[in-house]
Amino acid sequence: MAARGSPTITTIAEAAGVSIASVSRVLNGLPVRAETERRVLDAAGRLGYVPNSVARSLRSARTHQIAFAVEDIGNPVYLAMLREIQPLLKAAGYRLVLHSTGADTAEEVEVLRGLGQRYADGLIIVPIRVTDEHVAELRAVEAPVVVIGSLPGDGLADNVRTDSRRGVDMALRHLAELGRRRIGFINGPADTVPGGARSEAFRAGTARAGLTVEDGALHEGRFDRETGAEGVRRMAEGPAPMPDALLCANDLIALGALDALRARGLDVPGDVAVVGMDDTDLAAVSWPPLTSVSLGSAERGRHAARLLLDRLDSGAAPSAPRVVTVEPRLVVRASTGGARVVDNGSAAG
Amino acid sequence: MAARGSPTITTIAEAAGVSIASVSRVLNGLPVRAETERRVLDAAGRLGYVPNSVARSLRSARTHQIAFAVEDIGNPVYLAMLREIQPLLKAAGYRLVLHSTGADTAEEVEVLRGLGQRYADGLIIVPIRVTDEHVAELRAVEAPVVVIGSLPGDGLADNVRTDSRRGVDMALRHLAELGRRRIGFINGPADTVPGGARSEAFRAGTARAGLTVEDGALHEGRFDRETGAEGVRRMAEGPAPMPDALLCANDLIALGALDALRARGLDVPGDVAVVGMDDTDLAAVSWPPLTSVSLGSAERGRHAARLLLDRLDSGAAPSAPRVVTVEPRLVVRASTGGARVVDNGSAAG
DNA sequence: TTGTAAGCGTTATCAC
DNA sequence: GTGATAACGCTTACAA
Repeated sequence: MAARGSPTITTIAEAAGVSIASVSRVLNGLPVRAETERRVLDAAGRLGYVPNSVARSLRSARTHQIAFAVEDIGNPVYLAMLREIQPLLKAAGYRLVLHSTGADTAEEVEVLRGLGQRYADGLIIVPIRVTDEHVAELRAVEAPVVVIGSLPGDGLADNVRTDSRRGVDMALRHLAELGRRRIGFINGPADTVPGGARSEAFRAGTARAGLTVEDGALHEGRFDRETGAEGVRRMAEGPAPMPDALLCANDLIALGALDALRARGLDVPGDVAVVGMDDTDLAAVSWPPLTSVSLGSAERGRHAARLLLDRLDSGAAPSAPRVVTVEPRLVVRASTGGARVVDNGSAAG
Repeated sequence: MAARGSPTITTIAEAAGVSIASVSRVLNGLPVRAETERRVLDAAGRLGYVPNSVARSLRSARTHQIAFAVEDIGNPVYLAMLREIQPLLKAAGYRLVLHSTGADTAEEVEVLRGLGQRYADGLIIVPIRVTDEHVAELRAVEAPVVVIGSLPGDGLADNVRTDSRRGVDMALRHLAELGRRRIGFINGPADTVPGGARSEAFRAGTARAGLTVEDGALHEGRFDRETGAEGVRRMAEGPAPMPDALLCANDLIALGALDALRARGLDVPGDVAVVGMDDTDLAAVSWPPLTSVSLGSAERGRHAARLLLDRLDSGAAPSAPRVVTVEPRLVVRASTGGARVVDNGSAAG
């Protein structure tokens, strides 16, 4: 009869009539006598031995797990990152531990702190806000961390960012070229990292391009569809004339705006041109297909995974934190009536 | 100066001038003298002690991790499940380890086998196929497993399923009621669990409803958009008349079909009514909005998480495997021109 | 080549 | 109430 519970190297050793050290050697491909190897493999096979990864981890101080933390895995942007990250980690022999923290900043900090429990060898995190607490934890944490999104100051951690200001500029330039002059902006929370950057870029970019922004043409909410619909309602019902173009801080907001515009009988892009951001899968599916500023989510995910794996492999050589920047691209679709498919910003002014 | 590496209970014990047993007691809320508690907490706080979860796991044989395995986390159906499962696990104190196995059946079996390494306390898996190997592993595995999707025979594992045959029937009945008679069907791989069930249900359902299925009105591919577009192309270019209604085995296929129909100048639902399956977020976003058979993905995820947590909590009382069945619902949108929003099948025949 | 034994960081069982 | 100590399953000196 098999012993209670799963077999361990001790069980195998007894069954094979050798010591646990020999079992371990065979299992790890170290040199042993052929006869020993045969007996161990035989016993292991017969008893269905599987090494215990927890014990291995305790010994080696390596869990072969990497954590990935985002605000909401339902958001297509984060999903796009995950889809790139997951296969890269798997190929490198790591499992992926997924954290979906929710809007609460404290939970993000908690994830950072939780790394101290050593359940993972490293972390890729996309913080929605970066508070002093984030910074403090980032300094304290021992395991390698890659942050996706802008980080204050340098040298805090490996960092993958995108130039969302430039992305906003590309969108505004595109709209201006189409002859649009009265631009509206629907944003997510301005006190978040992406919300703040987009808000600031919108202000600067419209001024620079000589575009008009009416008082009522700014709306701030969350990064979801309801906010897009609500923003359009407010603008349509306000005293100012309806904008002839709408920049939305992400694709979800833009989809909500499209719905609300359709509900009011406004034509897109005839009456109002609409631009989203992130260029998620939804942009191609929506009607009309959505012009969107790609911030390279997939690419950022890929870079993040590479940076982290690199650090884990390179024998903890503690080199200086690295920063990778991904260029935004404008993907033009029917919601602005444009014909070009891609503007990578390299065309002459 | 702090010692090298993170502090352990040994470090704390030395700093506090007590034994490691006392440190452990304080940390676990066991009765100790007030003075001892103070000294330990003080030292722990000062040195930034964080318990090592790996060591804890080795001792307790509990990892507080649960694995979730699907074919492709990019598929909105699996994402919908994940979005329900993740918060439930988190609330119960478990981390989520995500596996995206890809189309390869062997990888699914590998995940099952990998559980033997004890890196997780349980597993929720959505197999795309169920081979003899799956069955064998399911029998052998010691940790609790919940399978989402139909399972051959009973008692193999806790199981959450849906009656996709009934779902197909509801869609066919809907189309028949709308006066459609020539029905086309675009399926994913028929040798998969969902593909097989849908194929069989389509055959039976059309016969029962007296609907016509032309030879060229069946297309089999993958569960993706390209397959939907390809299916429409084939049907349009074949000798048989174009179907006046199309059942697609999932929403992605349906979206591809919509694209291809539009490209050929065919009106939906005027010329061809289209029904998808899974009722993912995409169905509401597409144009026209897509009528779809909801198979309760979110609900299935929730049930699966509950079943598993239940088993983990109930002190390993090895009760008989349980089966939960989720009822399909037809969600009618513009792609079939219908007006009803939901048909839960309870209406009189 | 092989076995003995120490140690990874905990928890829990003993005596005291 | 507290401290020494064994044990969880594994890898790896060190001896033989």
